[in-house]
Amino acid sequence: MPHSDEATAFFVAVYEAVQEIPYGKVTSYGHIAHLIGKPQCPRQVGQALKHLPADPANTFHHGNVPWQRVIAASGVIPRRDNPSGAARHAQALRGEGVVVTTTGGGLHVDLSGEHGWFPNVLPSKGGGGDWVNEETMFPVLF
DNA sequence: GTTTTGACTAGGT
DNA sequence: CACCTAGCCAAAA
Repeated sequence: MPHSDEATAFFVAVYEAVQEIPYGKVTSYGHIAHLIGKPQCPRQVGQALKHLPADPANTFHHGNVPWQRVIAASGVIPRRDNPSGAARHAQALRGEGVVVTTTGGGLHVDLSGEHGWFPNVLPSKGGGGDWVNEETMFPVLF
């Protein structure tokens, strides 16, 4: 739990944005950051998800916020210091049909298939395309 | 109280 | 291609 109202608002914004990610798709921390008007705070997006409550009594919790659909812009599942957490993360994604490969102990999502980025194309690093513009869906942003 | 860390990313060397 | 830096800001130490 955040220690200020502003932080709380930020957390809520993150959770709401994450809820918009469709089943079987993934997006990046940076994308969420853009959506909530803080394009330079992808780390804080990670903070918010890290502190997402597991207790269903909360407005936002593991049950209604698909935190696992958020990964690094490179397609890598971060969790540097917590391999088991990353494994759970990967497993949850596989359950949605997302292809996750384990290369040398590092987990990363296969973005080439239909279970790639949301929106359809994301950073050049991942899909090799342009960001969607206002026509498609999200106003964007990179 | 202060300092360090971290579920990041873009841009530069 | 690998590595480094700046920016961001809440948590944890």
